[in-house]
Amino acid sequence: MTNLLKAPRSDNRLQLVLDVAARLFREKGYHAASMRDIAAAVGMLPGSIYYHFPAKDDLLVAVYAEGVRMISDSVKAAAASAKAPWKKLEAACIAHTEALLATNDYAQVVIRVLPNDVPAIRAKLVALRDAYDRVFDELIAALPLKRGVDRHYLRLALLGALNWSQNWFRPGGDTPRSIALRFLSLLRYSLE
Amino acid sequence: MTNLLKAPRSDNRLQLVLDVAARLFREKGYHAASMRDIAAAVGMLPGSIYYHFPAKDDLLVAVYAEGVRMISDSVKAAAASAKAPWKKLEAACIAHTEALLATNDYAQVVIRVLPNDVPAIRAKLVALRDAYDRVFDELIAALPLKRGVDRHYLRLALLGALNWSQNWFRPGGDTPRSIALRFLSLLRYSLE
Amino acid sequence: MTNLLKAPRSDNRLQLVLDVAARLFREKGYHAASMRDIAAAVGMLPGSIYYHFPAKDDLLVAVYAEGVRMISDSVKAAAASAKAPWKKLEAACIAHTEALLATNDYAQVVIRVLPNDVPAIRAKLVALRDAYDRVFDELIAALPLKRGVDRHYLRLALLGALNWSQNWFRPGGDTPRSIALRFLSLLRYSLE
Amino acid sequence: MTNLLKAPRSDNRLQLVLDVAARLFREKGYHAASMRDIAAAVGMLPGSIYYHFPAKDDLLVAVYAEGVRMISDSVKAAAASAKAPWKKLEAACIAHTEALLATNDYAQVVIRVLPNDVPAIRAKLVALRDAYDRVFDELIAALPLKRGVDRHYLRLALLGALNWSQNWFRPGGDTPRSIALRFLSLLRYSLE
DNA sequence: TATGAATGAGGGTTCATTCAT
DNA sequence: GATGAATGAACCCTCATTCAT
Repeated sequence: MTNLLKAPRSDNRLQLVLDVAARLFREKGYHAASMRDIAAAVGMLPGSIYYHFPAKDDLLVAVYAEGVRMISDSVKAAAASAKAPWKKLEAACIAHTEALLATNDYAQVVIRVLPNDVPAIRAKLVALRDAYDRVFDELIAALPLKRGVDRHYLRLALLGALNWSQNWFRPGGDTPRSIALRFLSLLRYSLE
Repeated sequence: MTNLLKAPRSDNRLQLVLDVAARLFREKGYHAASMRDIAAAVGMLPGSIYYHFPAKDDLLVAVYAEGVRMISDSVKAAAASAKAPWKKLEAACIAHTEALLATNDYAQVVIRVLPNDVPAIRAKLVALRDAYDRVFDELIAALPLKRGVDRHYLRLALLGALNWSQNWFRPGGDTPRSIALRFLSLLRYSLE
Repeated sequence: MTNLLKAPRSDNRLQLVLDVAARLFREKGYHAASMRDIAAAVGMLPGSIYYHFPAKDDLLVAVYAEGVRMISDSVKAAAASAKAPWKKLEAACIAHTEALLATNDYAQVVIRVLPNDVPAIRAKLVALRDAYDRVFDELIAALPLKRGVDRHYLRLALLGALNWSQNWFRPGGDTPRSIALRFLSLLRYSLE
Repeated sequence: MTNLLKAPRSDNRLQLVLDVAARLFREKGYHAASMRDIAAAVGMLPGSIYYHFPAKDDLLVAVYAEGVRMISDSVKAAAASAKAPWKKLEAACIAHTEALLATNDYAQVVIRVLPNDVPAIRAKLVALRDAYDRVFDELIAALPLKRGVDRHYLRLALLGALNWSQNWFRPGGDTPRSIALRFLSLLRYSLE
C-alpha cells in the first residue's frame, strides 16, 4: 500500500539544498561558500549533500540553470504582458532588474558568480548565460530603431549596465524598477 | 649616471610579487589564486611573500590601489589630450576600456574581483573604486546635456556597460576602442 | 547482552585523540605539542582531529576538564575512605600527588599547562582549576585547627608545595605517597 | 682618537634585548614569545638579535642566569641583614617572593618557564635552578629544628608553596611580603 | 652593529570528498 | 536518504634562522 503522494517529499530536500546553495553562493560567492556552510544551513551533514549532488560544481550548475530558468520565465512573462515593443522591453528590463537586485537568489547567482571563477564548468555556465541573452535579443530585434543602430551592442550595453548595478545597488535607495527605467530612457532618447 | 636617491638595494622583488599577484588575481580571481601559486610564479617560497605583505588581503588591496592609480592616470591623461567635453569623455572611455580588457592586469583586477568577495577589506576596495568613479563624474559634469538628463545615472550606465564587457569580451573580435566608441554613441544619440 | 543505548558506532577514536593529546601536552607542554604530533601519535591525519575537536584550544579544554574530573573523583574517593578529618586530608593528598606525578596524564596536564599559556581560554582553565580547589577547601574546613590558623593559606601552601613537586620529582626516588605524607607532616606539626 | 667611554654603549643594546626578552618570556612564556616579538619591542629587526645571541635558546639561558643571579643576590642580601636564623630565612623568603611576584622580570622567568619546555637546554636551566636552591639549603641548615625534621623536604615545601603562588597571586590582594610571612608561619608553628 | 630579504620547516586549520553503516 | 568518521590535499601564515651588504 504505497502512498502516491509521498514522491514530492524527496524532492523537497533536494530543493532545500538548492535554495540554500543559491542563497550562500549569492551572499559569499562560489569559493567562499563551502559545502560545510551549505550543509549546516540546510541542517544536514556535509557528506549528505553528496547524495543529491555529486560535486560542488554540479550544485552551482544546477543553481545557475534554475536561475536562468526563473529569470527567463519572469522576463518573458513580463514582456508578454505588454503590447508595444518598447513597452515589452521596458517590462522585461524591470523584471530582470528586480530579479537581479532583490527578488531571487538563483537569478542573482547567475550574475554574481563568474564563469571564470570555476574553470571546470566555465563552458556550461557561459552556455546558460548565453541562452538567457537570447530572450533580450528577441525583444530588441522587435524594436523600431533608426538605421545604423547596432542591436547587438544595444543588448550588450543595456544588460551590462543593468547587471553591473549589482555592484552599486543598495536597498533603500532607488528601486530596481526605477533603475531599469532610467537606464532605458538614457539609451532611448538623445542626450543632447 | 647612477641614481643616488633611494636606490633599491636589490632588484625589486616586491614589485615582482605585486605584478604576479595582479596577474593571478585577474586570471583566477582572489580565492582561486593561492599564496603558493603566487610564490611559485615569483620564484619564492610561500612564506617569503610575507616579508613584503603581511597578508593575502593586503596584497589584494595593494594591487587594487595600484590598479586604480594606473587606470586613473591613464584615463586622465587621455582626457587631457582632448579639448571638447565629448571628445574628452570619449578618450577617457577608450583608455578605460583598453586598460580593462587588454592592457593592464592591475586595472582588470579592480573590475574582476568584487569587494564582496573579501569581506574583511570590502570597505577599502569600495573606497578605491569610488575614488576612481570621481574621475568620470567630472568628465560627465562637463558635458552639455539636455535638461533632465541624470548625470549620475549616465555615469552608472556608461561605466556599467563598459565594465561588464569583461564578461563577454574575447580578444580577436572588436577592439576595446571600438567597444567604447559604440557604447558611447548608443548613449549619445537617439535610438529612434 | 548488547548495550542498546548510545552504543558508539566504531571504536572510540575521540577517546584515543583525547588520551594522546593528554600525553603529549603533559610531555611537551601545550605549544610544543603540535596537532600534527598528536595526529601522528593517534594514527590519523592532522585534519581528521578536527572532526572531533574544532580547535587545538578545545582539545586542551577537554583534557583539562577530564583531568579535573579524574583527579577530583580520585581525591574524593580517597577522602571518603577515611573517617577522621586529618586522615581524610591525608588520603586526599596522597591521591592528588599520585595522580600528579605518576598515574594520570590528564591530571598532570592541569598542573603542567598554565592558564596563562593560552590566553584565549585562560578563563576556562582557571575556572576548572578553581573548581578543583573547592574539594580541598572542604577537607580543610573540617580540620580541627588552632585558632588563628588561616585555612585559605593552608590550602594554598599545601597544594602549592604538592603541585610544585612536578618540577623536581624523579621516578625512582621517594614515592608520591611519601612526598604527600612528608609535606603534610611538615605542616601539621611544629618544627621547633 | 678613540673614546674610551664608548664601550658601555654596546652593552646597552645587549642589555636592552635581554630586558625585553625577560619581560616577554614572563608575560607569554617561552614559546609564545617569538623572536619577532622581542625584536619589535626592542626596536630592532629580527635578524639583528642574532648579532647578540646565537639562538633563542641562548636568550633564555641568559635571562635565566641573570634571573638566578639577581634573585640570589637579593635573597642573600636580605638574609645578611638579619641575625637570627629564622629571621634570616624570613627575610630571604620575603625577598624571594617579592622578586617572584612583583619586582623582577628575570626572576619571574626562572619560575614561569619550565626547563621541560625547552628540552635542548633543559639541563642548563635545571642546573641554574639548582644552584639557587643551595642558597635556601644553607639558610635552612642553620635553623634550630626538632630532631627528625627533614630539612630537604622543608626546603621543597617552602619554595614549592612560594613558587606556586605565581599561579594564584593577583596584585591588589595580599602583598608578596605577607604571603611569604604566612607560609613561613604555617610551617613553623604547629597547626593544632 | 644592524638591515633587508629571504629560507625551509612547520604551525593550526579548512577544503571538497568518500564510504561503510 | 543520511550519518559518522575520516581522508588527502591544500589553505594562509609564522617560526627561528641566515647572510650578503
